[in-house]
Amino acid sequence: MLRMSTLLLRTLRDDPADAEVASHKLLVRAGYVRRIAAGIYSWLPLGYITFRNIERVVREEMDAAGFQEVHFPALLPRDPYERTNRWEEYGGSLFRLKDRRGNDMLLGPTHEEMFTLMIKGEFASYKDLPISIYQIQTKYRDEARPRSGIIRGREFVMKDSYSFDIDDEGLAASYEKHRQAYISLFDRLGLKYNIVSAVSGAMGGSRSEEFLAPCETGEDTYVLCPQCGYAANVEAMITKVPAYAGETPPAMQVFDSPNTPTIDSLVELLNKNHGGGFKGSDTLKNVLLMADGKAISILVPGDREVDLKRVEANLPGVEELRLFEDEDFKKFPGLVKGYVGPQDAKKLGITVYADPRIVKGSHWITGANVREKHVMYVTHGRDFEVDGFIEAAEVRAGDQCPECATPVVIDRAIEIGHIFQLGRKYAEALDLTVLDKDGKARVVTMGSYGVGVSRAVAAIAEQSHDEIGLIWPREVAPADVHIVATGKDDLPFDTAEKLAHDLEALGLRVMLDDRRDASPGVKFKDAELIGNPFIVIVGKALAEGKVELRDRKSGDKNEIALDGAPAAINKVVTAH
RNA sequence: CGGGGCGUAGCGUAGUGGCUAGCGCGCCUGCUUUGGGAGCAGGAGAUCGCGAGUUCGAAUCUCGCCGCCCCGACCA
Repeated sequence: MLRMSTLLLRTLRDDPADAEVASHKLLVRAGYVRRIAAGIYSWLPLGYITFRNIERVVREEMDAAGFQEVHFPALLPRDPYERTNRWEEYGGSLFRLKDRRGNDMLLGPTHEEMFTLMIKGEFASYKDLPISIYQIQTKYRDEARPRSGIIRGREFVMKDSYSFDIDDEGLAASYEKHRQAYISLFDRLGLKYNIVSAVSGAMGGSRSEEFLAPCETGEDTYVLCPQCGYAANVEAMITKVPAYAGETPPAMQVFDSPNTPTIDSLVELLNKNHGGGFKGSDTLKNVLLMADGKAISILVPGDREVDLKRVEANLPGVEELRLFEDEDFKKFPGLVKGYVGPQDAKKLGITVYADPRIVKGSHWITGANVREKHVMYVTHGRDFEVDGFIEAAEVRAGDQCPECATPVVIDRAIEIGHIFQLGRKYAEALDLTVLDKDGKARVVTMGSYGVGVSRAVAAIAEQSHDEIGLIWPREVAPADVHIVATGKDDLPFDTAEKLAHDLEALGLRVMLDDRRDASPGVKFKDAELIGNPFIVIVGKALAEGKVELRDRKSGDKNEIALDGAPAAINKVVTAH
C-alpha cells in the first residue's frame, strides 16, 4: 500500500520553468521525475512504479511471444563496434570513454553487435534457428539536443529485440510475430498509435514500420489517409501520378527572363509578358545537390520545395548530401545559378533525378542554362531524359493517398516502437553464419525491434491528461484506487484504512491519503494530479453510511454504501 | 553545430550600481481550521551558476567559463 503520509513525494503547485510539453510539466509537478542534467532524469517512487508497470507489460508480451530475455552491459568495449564501423559512424552521439589502461570503451546506444555476437558464440546450426532474443536496457546517446523532458533523453530505457533466421521467409515470419506482439503490448498500455511505413535508410534493411503515438508535441511528422488508413513516415510517402494524357507540346521556345532567379519572379514575368494563368506548378525547379562529391539535379514542380530528408532516404548508400554552394558552381561553369534546366544535363555531366510528378510526356517551363533566359515546352522524353525517379518533393497535407487517392492529412507523433528487417548487414560484418542442411555456411538474416520503455511513460502522459493532471490507464497507474480520507476525527481515517485493506485483499493496488494535517482541497488536487484511475473519498458521506467513488477520466461521481463497498468498488475498477 | 533566451532558497519569482536581497508556494513551532491548493503568530533556509575585472561600493556593468531551455540541423 502506498501511504501519502510517508511517500517520498512533494507535488508542485507551479509548472517547472524548464518544461514546455505537458508530459514533462505534469510528471515533474506530480512528483514522478526530477531532472539531473539535460536529458537525464531520476525516477521518484511514483514514477518508478509507473515505469516498472510499463516494463512489466512489455516483458510479459515479449515472453508470451516466445522471445527470450537476456541482458548485456551498458558499458562495452570498442572492438565490436569497430568491426561494424559504428565506432566512427555513430559520430558525436556515441558516449565514448577510456578505462584506466587507456582502452576505448563506450556506453551502448543500441546493441546489434552484441546480440549478433551472442548468437555467434552459442549457435552454429540452422536447427537452432529461428530465435528471437531481447533485453530491457539503459541506452546512452549523447543527443545534440535532448528535448521535451523524458521524450528524448540522453539516457533512456529501451526494450530491444533481435530475430535470427536462416532465410528471408523466416525473417518475414519473425517480423510478423514482433509486429503482433507490439500491437498487443501497445494496446495494453492504452496508447493510441498508428503503424506507419518507414524507410529503412542507412541501416540497409528492407521492410520497416514505426509505431507512432499521435500527439501535438510529437517530433515525428507522418502522413495519414483518413479514408483507407494508409500511414507513412514523410520520408516513405509515395507519390502516385497518372500518365501524361495531354497533347504533344510545340517545340521548345526560349524567352528572355531578366531578373527571375526565383520561381515567384518567373511566374510574375510569365503572367505579365506571356498572357495570364501561369502557376508555379507549371515551372520546373532544378535543385542542385552534391552527393558524396557527385553533382545531381533534382527536378520538382516549381511550387514545391525539395525535402532533403526524403531525398536522402531514397538515395541509399549516399553518405553526404548537401546543397550546391558557390564553390560547386565554379566547378560547373555550364550551370547558371537561377537559370538551370535539365536539357543539357548529359553535356554538363550531371545526374538527373525527377519527382514522380515529372511524368514522361509532360512539358515544363524551366531555365535555359543561359543567364536571364528560360524555355517553355521543355518536354520529358523529347527534350530531356532523367536518370531515375525519386521521392524528393516536400509532402503536403492534401496530397493524394497512394492507395486510394484521398487527400491525406499530416500529423505529429511520438515514435514509441520501430520494427525493422535488418537483413544481413551485421551478420556479415561479424561473420555470423550457421551450417544449413547441406553443411554449407549461410549468413544469418536479422531483424531488430525496439520499444522506448521510458519514453512510453511520457507518451502515455501526453495522450492521457487534462488541465488538472495525469490520467493513467489502470495497467500502468501507480495504483488502481486512490483513497482520500477527509475529516477531523478518527472515523474517516479508520474507515479508509479498513477499506484500503479490504480492497487489497481483493487484489487491487491501493494508494491511501492518510495525511491528518493536509486539508481536503490539497488531497483532492493531489489525487487528481497523480492520476490514478479511481478516487474514493471517505468523508462527509460517511454520515449516511456512504463513500464516494470517482472516475478520474470521466469525472463521474457515485455514492456507494459503505456496507459492501469493497466488492462494489472492485467490480467497477476491474470492469475498467 | 547555427540562431534565440535564461541562471537569485527545494519550486515559482521580484530586484538595471547604494541600507540587513523582497514576495508566494513548500518546510519547522504553536493555536485555530478540515469537502476543493485554510487562517493567525513565530521561525529555519541564498557563497545571487563559477572565475576574473571595473568601482568607494556589484545580484545589477565588462570579459571568460559552466549549466539549462526553445527553434533549426542531427536523431539505430
